Amino acid sequence: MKAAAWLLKSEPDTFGIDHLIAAPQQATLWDGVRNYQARNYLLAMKKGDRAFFYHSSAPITGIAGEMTVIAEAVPDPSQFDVNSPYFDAKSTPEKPLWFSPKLKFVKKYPEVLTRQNLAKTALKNSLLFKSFRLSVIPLSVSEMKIIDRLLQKL
DNA sequence: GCCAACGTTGGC
DNA sequence: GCCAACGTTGGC
Repeated sequence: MKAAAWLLKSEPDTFGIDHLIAAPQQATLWDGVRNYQARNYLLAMKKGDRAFFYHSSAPITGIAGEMTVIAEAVPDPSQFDVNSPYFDAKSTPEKPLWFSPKLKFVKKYPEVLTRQNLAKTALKNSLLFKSFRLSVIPLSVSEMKIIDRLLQKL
């Protein structure tokens, strides 16, 4: 399946949509992902792809806004940084294990499209709910349309 | 803070 | 290669 859009999770205490807005050029490398399935999805992201910014482990969980992919994945620098919590001794610059695309802020929604609202739709059968620990999730065209419809009602 | 889901590690 | 133990994620 070719993803119509992506959903990227982050904890707002660590890096939320407001951090992205405050970042230089309102852009960031999406670093720190240390799960192979998620890694493979990060590698599949293409320039121009749409990505929803999902807040996890927060008082209000759900989609807070959206981003666009501005650069395809490069080796995640944090895997080589011994001082980083994301350091991985098994990875080398010659054979990096982890990769990060670059994302740019597009918009923040007037309110968070909550997980409860998402759960009321056919998204209940999407990876967001079926594989809820996965932090990078591909969305099909129909899943993206459901989200767009919910956004119009915000 | 609790706990279910589930990915990873390591012994055999 | 199997599987138990363990660690992490993330909703509530």
